[in-house]
Amino acid sequence: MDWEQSSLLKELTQGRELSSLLGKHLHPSAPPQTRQVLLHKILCSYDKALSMLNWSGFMVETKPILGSTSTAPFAYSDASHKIHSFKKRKTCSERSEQVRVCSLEGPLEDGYCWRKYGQKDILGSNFPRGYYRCTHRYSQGCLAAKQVQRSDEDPTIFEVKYRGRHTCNRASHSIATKVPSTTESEENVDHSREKQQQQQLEEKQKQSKEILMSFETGLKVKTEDLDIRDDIFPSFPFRIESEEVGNGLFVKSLMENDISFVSPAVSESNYFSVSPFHMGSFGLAQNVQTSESDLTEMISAPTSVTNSPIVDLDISSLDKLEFDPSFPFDNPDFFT
DNA sequence: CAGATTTGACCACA
DNA sequence: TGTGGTCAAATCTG
Repeated sequence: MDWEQSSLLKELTQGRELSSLLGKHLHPSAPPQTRQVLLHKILCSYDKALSMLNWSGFMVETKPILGSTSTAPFAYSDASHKIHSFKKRKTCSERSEQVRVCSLEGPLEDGYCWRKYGQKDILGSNFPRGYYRCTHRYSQGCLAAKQVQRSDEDPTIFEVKYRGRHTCNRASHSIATKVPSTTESEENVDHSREKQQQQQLEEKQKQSKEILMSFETGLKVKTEDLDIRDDIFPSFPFRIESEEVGNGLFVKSLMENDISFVSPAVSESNYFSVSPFHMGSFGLAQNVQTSESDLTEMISAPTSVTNSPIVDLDISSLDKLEFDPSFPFDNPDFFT
């Protein structure tokens, strides 16, 4: 099991356990703070898990460019190549991926750290093309790179061409998330600190909500070919499929099940999460168009990659609570 | 001050 | 020779 998969499993398991704990705390005599903490932690866990599933930031569609002749492939395939073949352009066609991402805020973060190494005015294009490579190209030998160019037709659309696999450990460049201790005893919990965390939590939830609102109004996704390859999301173990619902619209199947969608925000240092009860309107707000009837995948950034506004809480005080496997997860009122 | 970005130059390919 | 991809010094930024 790779790193992402184990992390995903961990978050989902934790979310389920916490949900069960919350179920126990729904009793009127239970302290409301505990319920809030539990609820938040549940949401955090699912946000993290889903963010691992939704990697690319916004709902982006990829367009495989196999043997493309419209754009030159990247110049070299590894760091040592330049020693022997400086600035050489490869002639053989290599697979690349193209996504068209629409954002009013500029190119989107996709969960990886990119470093811009060049920009070029392209003949016939109104906007220059930016060249990015993985920040960890030399530190970890990650060969992933991408080209970003604003669309002439619709300047709000960024055409992103990916190339190469990410071999870097994305967790290595994230701010370390505090792993809640599960062995700390309840007696050691500082209640004033708990209260402070509660305030911080509320503030950050509010911020996330505000970001979400702006996101919902500003996002538009244009879809072409719907086929994401492992080149872009090499270790993503699942495939989330969409289905056509008419008018050329694709709607993510999992939306029907109140699956939340986690997306990196427009800045590098933040992303926000969409809670399950936001998902319905969020999904419907998507202007998802497609010219092909292929399957859609939606990937977003893993939680551990970016500086999440989600607060990591200490659940040590919850350890003694029982786990109730029969807790009604599917109750919509549960999250409200 | 380290890391990221900008930008002109260099290079290979068509 | 024009174009696109990359390098690397200069500059910017936190």
